[in-house]
This record gives sequence, structure tokens and C-alpha cells, in this order.
Amino acid sequence: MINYIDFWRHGRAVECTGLENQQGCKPFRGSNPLASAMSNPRVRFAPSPTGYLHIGGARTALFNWLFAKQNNGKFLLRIEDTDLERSKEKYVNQITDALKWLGLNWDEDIILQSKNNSRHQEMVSRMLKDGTAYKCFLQKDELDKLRRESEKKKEVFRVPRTYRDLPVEKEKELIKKGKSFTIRIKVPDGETEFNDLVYGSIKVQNKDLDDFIIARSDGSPTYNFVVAVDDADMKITHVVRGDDHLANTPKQILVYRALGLDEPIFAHLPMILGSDKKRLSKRHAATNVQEYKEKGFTPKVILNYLSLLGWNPDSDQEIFNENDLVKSFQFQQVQKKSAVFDEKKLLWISQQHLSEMNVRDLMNEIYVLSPGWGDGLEWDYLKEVVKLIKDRCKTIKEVATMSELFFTDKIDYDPDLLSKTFNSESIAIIKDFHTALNTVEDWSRVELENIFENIMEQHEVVIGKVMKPIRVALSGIPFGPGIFDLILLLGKDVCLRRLRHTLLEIE
RNA sequence: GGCCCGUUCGUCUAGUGGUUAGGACUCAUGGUUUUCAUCCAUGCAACAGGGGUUCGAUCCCCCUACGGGCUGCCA
Repeated sequence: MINYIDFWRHGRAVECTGLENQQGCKPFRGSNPLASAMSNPRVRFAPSPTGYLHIGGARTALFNWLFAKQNNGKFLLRIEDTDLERSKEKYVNQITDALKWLGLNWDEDIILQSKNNSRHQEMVSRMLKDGTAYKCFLQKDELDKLRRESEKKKEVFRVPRTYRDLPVEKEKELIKKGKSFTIRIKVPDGETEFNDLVYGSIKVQNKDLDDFIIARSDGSPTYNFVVAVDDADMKITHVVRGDDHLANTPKQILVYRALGLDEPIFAHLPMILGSDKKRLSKRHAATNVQEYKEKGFTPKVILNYLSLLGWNPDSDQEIFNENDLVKSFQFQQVQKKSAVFDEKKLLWISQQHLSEMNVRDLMNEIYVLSPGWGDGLEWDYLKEVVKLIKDRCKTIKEVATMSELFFTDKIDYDPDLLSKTFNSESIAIIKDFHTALNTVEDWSRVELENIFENIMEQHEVVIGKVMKPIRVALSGIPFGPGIFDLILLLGKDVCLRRLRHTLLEIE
């Protein structure tokens, strides 16, 4: 007996009896028509617009993008918006905004999956016509019951193939009676194997797969069907996605084969976990790419850190720009195990980037983060401010925040800090310093150093005792740029005013 | 339950049939620095467990445990 002939369409009809060896049923191997596509791969990122772009999605997008850039290919974006309930247009915008901000620009127009509906229907019909799929009249409650029963008996539940080879007349009869049906794929005997670029060879026995549904009773096609059709239509050569899809892949391959479509190459990426080793979810501290923007991380920093999660460059290099990444990226170096997201390391990467960033670029990043930053102040002054504090900051946000002390007229002193810093001795020092500053003629570093030395002598103290109270009085914080730089940049008037202000606060 | 995948310092990772199991982040200590940060030095810290194979296993094989994914008329 011949099972549905020509199920696999590989230029030749193959008869699978289920008894012969599996080789005959296996698809092309060495003659993979996609081999030539290596030079111009087409990859895609396919998020569902049911939420913001999270950090795991960003990494998936990044690896796709890197691979495309590296091989002179195309990086495409497909929005999987077929879940009408949960899909929202605002999320589409959030996702595209986040991708743009990261610099992961896509080629060609965005594909909305929902727009492909008629194409999906067409393909479902084709499978029905070809006999690679069938109408299944099992009702949901029947299935639920069967499932419960096998669970009770501790048996493995399998969807019964009751309607798989139903004569046409009987089918018509059932439809006439108003019985609803789903459409299931006829999973062939044998096994399905594929070679994942990250995980290597993956093999499953087809008997472990049910005749899964490709179209629901309302006619809408299901994910594992649609994704295969869309990827094929988009001529995707490499499917790069999270490893939560690893187990779905054989099903999708079955769809490709049933439809005679070219199979892509697959590469599955390990998951990103939270610090509790649980899959990164909304429950975790920050998973939204947007949040990292707000925290003051630049796109380059995010990309750099994300690339190191689950991938290693086969060298000691840890700081990368996009070009380095494009050059070094390799699926062979992608880890199989999931990785924990570590914000400490992110901060370190960020700091490394900041220290290498020139002041101008840094200022532009600050403007992206907070457009009103330094309003009304001169560019040159702002530049000096940034130059002075950038080496002490880990994020753009920190630079923006710390720079405030150069902008505001009035500093909000922390009472605890004041009481810790000031006693009768330091108050006297502040007063003396105020007097000296007031009368100084030459506003220079040398002159300031002289003043400091005089005070140290007068009060018989080390420089720390002079510097600390002055620093707190001038900046409101117990650390920061060199004291003379601070004074010189703030200017005489501001310094005098802040010294007086401090004295008022503590007295 | 079944199937698939995984398991090296707290974290990201390198590594090999014989290594003092390497690096980075974090943390601790010391040094440099007018403070802080940087920087430098030092230190703490890992092969999940059990069986094999082997002269010898972190590395190869098997089992167990643990973790994750899939198993849906979600995507």
C-alpha cells in the first residue's frame, strides 16, 4: 500500500511505504539548493507585537543582523500579528523604534503576517488537494477526554488518526451534518532530522509528533504552518531564532516538505535568563530595551553586551563596535546553554565605551537621552563639564545627572553629608577660603594652589581636610573631578555664592 | 508522562585524553591618584553526581540528578 504519493517533492516522486529504509524519504542533502544562498543570505526577525522589544528579542535581532551584514545578505522584519487579541499597533511602533534606536535597520518593507492570510489559505487548500493534509472531525471536548484518559492510564497520548483516510463521501456527509473540523497534516512515517548551526544534528521520530493542526475549525492557520509558508515566501535562507523553537522545527520542516518548499538552514540561540536563572520575563528587573535607553546605555553598549551573551569571539576581546562584531561573529561560537543577564558586566562595558567616546559624541548621546540638557548654556562650557566628569561615569545618565551641579544655581545639600563633613574646624576653613577667594586677583590654578597651601599652614592640617569640605560646599557631593578643575570651571562668583549658601545651611 | 536540548568559579566564558583548569565581570586587600573614578598588583572562587572505556578522564560512552523548551483549535 502506498501512503500519499509524492509527499516529498524533490523533483522525483518517492513512494514511502513506511516499511522501506528511510533514506528514500529523506530530502535533498548534499544537493541543497540553498548552498548557493550562503553568499547572499536572507534572514528575518519575527516578533509578535504583544509587548515591547525585550532584551532577548534584541539579541535575536542582533545575531540575525550580524549574520546578514557579514555575508552581504538581507535582514528582514516580519511582524507576527495574527493573534488579533493580543497584537497591538502601538507595540509594532515600539518594536520598530527600539530596533531603529539600536541601529538594527532592516532591509525591504516590513511584512505583516496578517496580510498573508489568503496566501496561507491557499497553501492549506493545496495540502488538502495534494493529500498531505486532511480534515479532522475530532471535537475539542473529545480530544480533551481522550487526553485525560491516557493520562489516567499513564499512557502517552497521541491524537488518533481516525479521519486521516476518510472516504470523500463520508467526509461530505459529516460536513452536511454540520460537524466542524480542523485540518491536520499527515505526518509521514520515519524520522525528521536537521542540522542546526548551533545545536548540530537534531533528530526526532515522526511517531512522536502528532498529526498537528495546520488550520483551526474557524479556518485560520496555525503558527507552525504559517511560519514555514511565510519564511519560504520571503525566501528566507537562514532561520535564526530563540531555542524555544527548537522543538517546533521538525514540524515546520514537515510543512516545507509537504508543500515542496525549499528548507532553510536553522540556527537556534540559547535563551537569556534573569539573575534567578529563570527565563527572562516581565517579572524581572528590566527586560525592555527602552528601559536600558532610559538608564543611559547607548545602543553600542547594549549591542556589545548582548553579543557576548551566548557567544564568544574566540579571543580575549570584550569591547566591540558593530564592525568588529560583524567581522567576528560565528554561529560555531554560539553557546548551547542559556546565559544569565548580568547588569554589573553591562555597566562595565558601558564604562569602557564611555572612556573611549569623544566628548562630542557623548554630548550627542546626552541630548538623545534628555533633550533639554544644559539649556541656555554655551556649548564650550558644556563641553568642559563633560570632559571633566566623563571618566567618572558609567552611563550617559550618570554624566547627565552629575553635570547638573554645573548648571543649577542652588544645590540641594544632603543634611547627613553636611553634618558629617562640617565641624568647627571645617567651617573655619570654609570661611577662610571664602575670604581668600573673594580677594584673589589672578583666577588661576597656581593661585588656587597657593590659597590651599596657606590654609593648610594656618590650620595645620593635611590637604584632605581642606579639600573635602570645600568640595562638598561647591558640589554637594563628596567625590568628583579634581578640586582645582572644579573651582576653575565653576567660576569665582558661583564658588563664592555656594560657599555662603553652605554656611547658611549649616548655621 | 513522552520527546528534544543543556550542565566548567556567584556571573559571562576559554580549554585539553596527562594543564598549577586560563581570561573577564563582581567581591576583598594593597599601591598610584588632592577626593572619587580610572589604572596597577594580589587574593577568593568552578569541571553536577555515579558508573564505565583508558596507564590516565573536566574532556569519550552510559545512567542519574537538576534546569530549560516542546507536547494547545497560543505565537
